[in-house]
Amino acid sequence: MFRGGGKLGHMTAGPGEHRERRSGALLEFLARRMRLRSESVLAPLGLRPRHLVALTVLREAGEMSQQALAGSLQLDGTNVVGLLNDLETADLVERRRSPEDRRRHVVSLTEHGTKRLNEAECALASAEDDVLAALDPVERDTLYDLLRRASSGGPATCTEAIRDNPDVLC
Amino acid sequence: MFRGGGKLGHMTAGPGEHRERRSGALLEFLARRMRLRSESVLAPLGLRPRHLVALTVLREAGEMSQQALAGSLQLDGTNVVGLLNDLETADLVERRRSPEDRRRHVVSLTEHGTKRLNEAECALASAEDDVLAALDPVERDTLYDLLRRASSGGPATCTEAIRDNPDVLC
DNA sequence: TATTGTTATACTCTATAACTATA
DNA sequence: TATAGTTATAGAGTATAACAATA
Repeated sequence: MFRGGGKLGHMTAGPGEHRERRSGALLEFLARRMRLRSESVLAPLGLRPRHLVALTVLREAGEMSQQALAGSLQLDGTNVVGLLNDLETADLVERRRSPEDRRRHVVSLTEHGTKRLNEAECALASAEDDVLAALDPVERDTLYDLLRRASSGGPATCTEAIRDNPDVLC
Repeated sequence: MFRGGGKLGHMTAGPGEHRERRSGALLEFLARRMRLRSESVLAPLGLRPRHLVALTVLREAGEMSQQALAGSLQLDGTNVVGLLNDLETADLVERRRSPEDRRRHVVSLTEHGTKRLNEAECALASAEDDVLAALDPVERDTLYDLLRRASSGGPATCTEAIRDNPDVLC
């Protein structure tokens, strides 16, 4: 599938051929493949792909409130509850009341969670090798860096912007 | 979120810091953001993100059977039926019986579908700008190329491999 | 008998609404 | 009154099973 476009040269579109270079569909396409592959690999560890996403966010961004986590994951707060219940039961994550505002729960990775996340990532190597088979190691590294940088900033700001000004198209 | 790792330099992991560079979680993370942004933009066009993925696959790989499409999308064949019903009703896609094997439906993009796909991709520009805000144009182009190349090959071969040899871990 | 596509149905994921406690 | 988190519940997404047509 998706033939053509070999190597990284930027294809010059033909005269009438209005070549769009939108990554959206490709992103979803690959993410789905990755998720399906990951599920079977992660199952023995008692984890699901979404757990790994949450753990990854917590490792990268550090501890945060459930609401902030929901914002980052672009997930409804109600679903975060169940997600964290799973992770807390497995002692991968810790919820503690914020001293400043006792309504809040501050969520953080436990030491065990950090270790487990690393193990899971190792286990996922084969799934990733499979999905990214067409890329060589250097390209995979480049992809990782791009994805990581694109993940910076996050929609937290965007979510806040909407709350302050609902007219904003976000 | 996801601080650090500025620019494309390959971070050298610290001594005890076993830095994994797995793209799986990031891929899902960004794909979800992209999907949520895309939904609102696509709604006026009567399309959903998954429709765009299917149309994109059909454009890149050309016409194929429903089964092949299901394999490429890593979607159950039953769901492809509904997906194609939507697209066919909107005259974006065409189903015709294969002359060689009358059990098969050959699915292909209509001219209208090709045009509509291009329009949709234009409409998605703002959503993509939003999600990939942290990347400059050159980096976005690189990302597009990497995603596109990674999408090559596809799991069609993999699916066939399973059918021929169920023991294969795919 | 096996395969392509379809329909009917059950299961999982995700979001909306009502509730508790803090502020 | 408003906000953080929780619970209960309904809607959408996805897969499994039985069926029709063709090979």
